[in-house]
Order: sequence, then C-alpha cells, then structure tokens
Amino acid sequence: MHNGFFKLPSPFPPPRLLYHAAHMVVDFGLRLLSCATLRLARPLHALLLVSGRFDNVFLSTKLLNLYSRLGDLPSAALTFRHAPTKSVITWNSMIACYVHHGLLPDALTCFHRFLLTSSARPDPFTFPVTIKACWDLDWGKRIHSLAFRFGFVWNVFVSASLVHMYSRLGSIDDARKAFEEMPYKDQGSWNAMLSGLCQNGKAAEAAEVFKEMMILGLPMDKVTVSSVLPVCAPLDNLLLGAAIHVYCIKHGLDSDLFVSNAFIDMYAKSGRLEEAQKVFDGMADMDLVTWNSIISGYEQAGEVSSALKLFDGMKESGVRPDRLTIVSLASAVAQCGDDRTGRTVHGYILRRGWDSRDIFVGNAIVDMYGKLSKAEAAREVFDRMPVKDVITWNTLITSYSQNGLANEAIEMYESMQSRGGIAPIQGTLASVLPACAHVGALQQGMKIHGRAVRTGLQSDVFVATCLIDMYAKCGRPEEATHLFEQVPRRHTGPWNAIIAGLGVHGHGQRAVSLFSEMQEEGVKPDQVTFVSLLSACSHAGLVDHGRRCFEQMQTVHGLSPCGKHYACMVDLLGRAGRLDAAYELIATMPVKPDSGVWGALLGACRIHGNVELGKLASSHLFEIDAENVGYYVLLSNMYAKAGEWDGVDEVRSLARHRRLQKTPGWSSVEVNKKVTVFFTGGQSHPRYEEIQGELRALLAKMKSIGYVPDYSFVLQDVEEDEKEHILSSHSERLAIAFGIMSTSPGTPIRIYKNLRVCGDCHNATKFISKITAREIVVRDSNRFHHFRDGECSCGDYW
DNA sequence: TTAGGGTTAG
Repeated sequence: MHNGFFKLPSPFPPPRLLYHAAHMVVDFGLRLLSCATLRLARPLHALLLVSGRFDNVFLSTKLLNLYSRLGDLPSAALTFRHAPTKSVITWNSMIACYVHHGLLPDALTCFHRFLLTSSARPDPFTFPVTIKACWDLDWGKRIHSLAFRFGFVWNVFVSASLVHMYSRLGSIDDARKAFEEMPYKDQGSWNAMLSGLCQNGKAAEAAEVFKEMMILGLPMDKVTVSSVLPVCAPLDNLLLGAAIHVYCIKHGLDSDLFVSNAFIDMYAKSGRLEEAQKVFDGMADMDLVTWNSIISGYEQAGEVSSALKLFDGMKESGVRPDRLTIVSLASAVAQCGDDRTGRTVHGYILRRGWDSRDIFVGNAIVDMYGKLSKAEAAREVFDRMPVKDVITWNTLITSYSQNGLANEAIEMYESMQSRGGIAPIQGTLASVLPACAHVGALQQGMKIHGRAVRTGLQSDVFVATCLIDMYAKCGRPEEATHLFEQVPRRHTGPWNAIIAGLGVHGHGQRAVSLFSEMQEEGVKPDQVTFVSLLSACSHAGLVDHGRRCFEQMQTVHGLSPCGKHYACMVDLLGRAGRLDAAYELIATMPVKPDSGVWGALLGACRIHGNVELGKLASSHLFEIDAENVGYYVLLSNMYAKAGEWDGVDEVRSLARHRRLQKTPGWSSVEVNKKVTVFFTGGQSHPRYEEIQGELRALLAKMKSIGYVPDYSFVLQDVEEDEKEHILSSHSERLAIAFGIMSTSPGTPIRIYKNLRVCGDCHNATKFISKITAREIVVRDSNRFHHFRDGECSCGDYW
C-alpha cells in the first residue's frame, strides 16, 4: 500500500506543520491510518513518543488500533497500558483487539476493569464487541443485563449482537426473545436471527423467518443469501436455492465471494455437482472455503479423482489447505483404495503433518487407514491422539471390525468404557455387533444386547438390525426371529437381516413367507432384500421359487438386477445341478458378468465335477480378478477330485507364478466369552497335544461306528496315513475338539470357519455330534450347518 | 478514531 509518510520530499517534520499543533495531530492521524506494515508503524510510534504527541488520546488510541489491525497484540496492549489518558474509545478498541485475537477472557477482564477503574462510561459501541467475547451463557446473560441497565439494548447493533450471541451459545429461545423484543429491526437483525436458526439446525424455523422477511418485502443482501442457502440442501428445497440464485444474478450479488461459496456448497450437498462446478468456473477469485467446498462436494459424491485433481489446482493457486481440506482428502483417499494417487495424497498429509489434538482430523485419518485396511496404522494414530471422543473410538472399532480383527474390535469396545470412560452410542453398537457376528462371539453379543436394552438402544432400527444379524450369524436363528418380532418393521433393514439370517440356516421356506409378510405390511423391498431372498432360496434348493422371485423383482418391483442378484441365481441353478441353465443366464446378462457370477459358476462346477465348464469360468475369473487366490484353489480342488493331478500342478504353478499365497484356513470357537482361533495345521496352541489326543480318541470311536475318511478332500498327492493326518489337522476339527474339551457335557459348540467347510470334516462332524451327544453349529463362509445326533440340517446340500 | 449479522466438518 502507498505510504505518504516516507515519500515526503523535505526532511521530516516539515517546519510548517511543526508549528501547527492541530494540523500535526491530523497529519499523524492520517499517517497512522494509512500505515500498512509493522516496519512503518514502529518509527511512527517512536516519533509520537519523542514529539510528545502520544499524550493525545486521539493519537494513542489510533496507534493502538493500528497495532491491532496489523496483528501485533503485545504492542497494542503496551500502547494501551502506557496511554496517559484513556477515553471510552480507547477501552472499546482494547476490548475489540482482544476479541480480534481470540483472547475472550482477556476481553471480558478488560471490560470489567473498564467498569471498575475508569471515570468514563461505556457507550453503545462497547456492547457489541463485549457481547462477542462471551463464551458461555452465564457471561452472556450478565452482559445482557448490564446493557439493559445502561439502556443500550434498544440499540439495533447491541440487540442484534445479543441475538447472535444467544444462538452461538445454543440458547435459541433467548435469541428469539431478544429478536422479538427489538423495536426496530434492520437487515442485520434479520440476518442474525436467520443465521442463528440455521446454525442450530432449525432449518424449518429459518425458512419461516425467511418467508416472513419476504412477505414484509425486505430485500436480501449478500449476508441474507449466505445465511439462507445452507438450509436449502438439508430441507431438500433446491427450488428455493435456484430462486435465490436468479435473484442474486438479477441484483448483482452473485459476484460476491461468500455468496458464490454458499452456492457451491448448496449445489454440492444437493448432488448437483455440475451446477456447483458452473458457479466455481465463473468465480473471479477463490478462497480457502471455495476450494474446500468444491473438493468436499466431489469427495462426498464419490468422484474421488475429480476431488484429487481439484486439490492439485488448489495447491497451484497458492491457497494453503487447512484441517477441513485434510479431512476431505483423507476421506477421498479412503474411498479410492490404495492406488498410486491415494498414496501421493497420503504422503502429502504425512509430510505436512497434522495436529494430533485436532479430533476432526485425527478421526478422519483413523478412518482413512481403516478403509485402506491398515488397522495397525489406524491404531497408531489413535494412540497418538491425546483427546478422543466417542467418534474416535467408534472409528477404530469399525476399522478393526471391517478388517476381520473382531477380537480387537470387541476389546476396544470394552476398554472404551473402562479406560476411556466413554459411553457407547448407536454407532458404537453398530460397529461392534458385526464383529461379534463375524467370529460368532455369541456371549459377547448377548452382553452388548443387554447394554442396548438398558440404554434403550435396542429399539433403534440400526442397532436392532445388527442384533438380528448377530444372532442369526451366531447360530441362533430362533433368537433372531424373536427379536425381529419385537422391533419396528417400517424399515427394510430388519426384514433384510432376518430373511438373510433364515436363509443361511437353510430355512428357505420361512424366509419366503416372511418376504410375503413384508409385502403385505406395505414395506417396499429393495435390492438388498432380493439378494437375501435369492440366497435363501439357493441354500434351501428352492429353484423354481427363486426363479419366480428373480422375475418379479424386475416386473413387479421395477428393480433391475445387479451382479449380486445374478450371482445368487447362478448359485441357485448351479447347486441344483442345472449348470447349463446357469451358463445360459450368464450369457444373456445385459451387463458384463463380474467375478461373483463366474465364481458362483465355478463353485457349482466343483460340486458337480464339471471340469470343462469350470475351466471356462476360471479363465474369465483369472482375467477379471487375477489376484484372488480362492479361485485357483477351487479349480485345483476340482482337478484333484477328478484325479487330474497334472491340472492341479498347472494351477498351482500359475498361482505361484503370480505370487499368490493360499488364504490360510482358520476356525474360531467361543469359550467363556473368549474367542480362540485355530489355523489349519497350527500347533501353536498351548493345549495342542491334548487336542490331538482328544481327536485321536474321537477318531477311533468314529471309525467303530462306520466313519470312513474321504481322502478326495486331501488335495496333496501323498500317502494314506499322511492324508489322515492332514484331515485331522483341519482347523474346524481342532476348534471342535477344543470346544468339547473346554465345556461341560451337553453344551452346544459353535464354530466359525473363514473358508468353506471341507466335505470330510462335514461328515466327521456328523459322527462327532452323535458320539458326544452335542449340538455342533458350524458356520462357514457360505452357510450354517447344524449337527445333531449324527445328522446335519443342510441335508448334505451345500 | 471504536460497532452487529455470512460459507465448509469426522
């Protein structure tokens, strides 16, 4: 900025002014006003002191304001302290300076001292700034009554500040009262009320106030517009937003930065990204909010690459990203998976560092690592955060839960309450219950159910859905049904959960009749409902019914089937041995078949030993998803069953060549609320020898009543006794033996196996259930098997 | 010489 002071041609000070005191003061005043940097302010300060003009209250106050404007709080405070006389304006300026620098307690102390020590009285200017400094309701009310006592509440600036202060502190009723008591309302008063309502989430009331304003014929200014626009998206009232847009263009408000930012935000939140982009493209200058709004808009819409590209644009434009940018970026990276772009941004976040005290940023980064399947990194960030809130805990629990670390998730749930002293909320239960469901931790799940009942959360539809799912997946379909009967049924969630739950237990008929009930009660089925329903039909072998459902889904319910539905249908037809029909369905698919569809066909080919079609399915699978080792295992199993050992070798070397490793099989069993995991062939358990002894004893008894090991499930070409050993070290058998050893006779045993249970283990478990007179429930990656008295509920159809 | 009310969040 131009500064006249140092451009004077003659040596300072010009003699003419030196002898003219009044001119001198005015001249100093003007120079102080136009002074742009601290470097220029300091000599001026010195000159004021030397020339004795600092005693002039007008000039010392101006100097104080200059320091405040330039951001030098210590110098401003010093100037204030040394000023020999202080007018009400000096005090007002000092209070404003503290507020400007965010030192609210100091501002209030200053105000207090003003009242106690100064002979000057506050004026109407004192109050707006003091009201701004109130950080809690007590102070606010105290200052309010003082303003009243001084007779200033009728000043429109003071009362508008009160309205704003009360809404800022969440006391919207007080705000409304202050607003209604105003004898005269100017534009600013209406704006204060409007923004107050908006920020307290009272969108409908804000719309009412806005309508009132329109009826009174009050014009909108840029502040009105920026206050009203944020409620258009939550009210789902894009029409209002568009009308305001037209108004702004007509009245020339659309070139304002704040207004444009608010439009970008509104359009982005209503899912109208093209409109947001149009506003963005038309902007002459942009600030941090502009970039944050458009980036978060694309991120929320899942258009990650656009969001990341815009982030590059932001860096190029020289605008420094802030915590909000980081939050959006972290979510974008989380969505895009671990590709190269993701890594670049991730690196940027790491390099730039972040404040671990910032809960928002910390939570976003924990979430990001969780979604990138880096639970350990998520934990590290979590541990580094000195302050955690309930969302931080929920995020970490979800991250464990979704990465298969169910025990860790349950542990965190426990220590959240014991160590963190934080009570679980809806989201907590919704993240820990799927973990219980995943490993079959029934006792833990029941404990959480108890907590939900005590806190009233069990009637929450999300929690109830998770509970139904948990009971079903922990082998308690009756319990799940019982719970389902108690929850509100307006939402599809509980219906989908119970239909799927009955489906995996092979209760296809019950699932189908529940589906009819659902329609009778007027609940609209969605895509998920049909996935649950079709898979229920598939597990129960209800081929014709499944086909009808698939048709009705399109004709009656107007839902177009996605990959998952086709996969269910292929599974349904394939299991029933109708491989040709399954293949024909794939051939007529309007969309490209995904790996789920071909995987279902391959699985069916394995069951029915159709090597040729299996080869065809695998060739597609290796093209689509070459990294998934499961398909190589399926194909090699198929060859092994057919005795084609050359084929086995070929598939194995292919997998080796692609550096794929077989997913280790594991099974878990819950004993005394503790889940123990066994890996196939694993010998690390402290009671391994005992377990082997138990298994040997069982094997002898089993053989005596007719058990014959089926070596076709041993996929290695080895000697017979070696084969027997391989079969008896399958993880499900270790878990079953451990369960029998560690529980009292008659206790049901519940096993979870991460892969599909092997055919020989299935047969062996039937014998074990007979010998030990135990109910054994095995849940594998596909369905449930209830073994009782030598029989299995699936009727060997799986 | 000093004043109120505006956009983005896990």
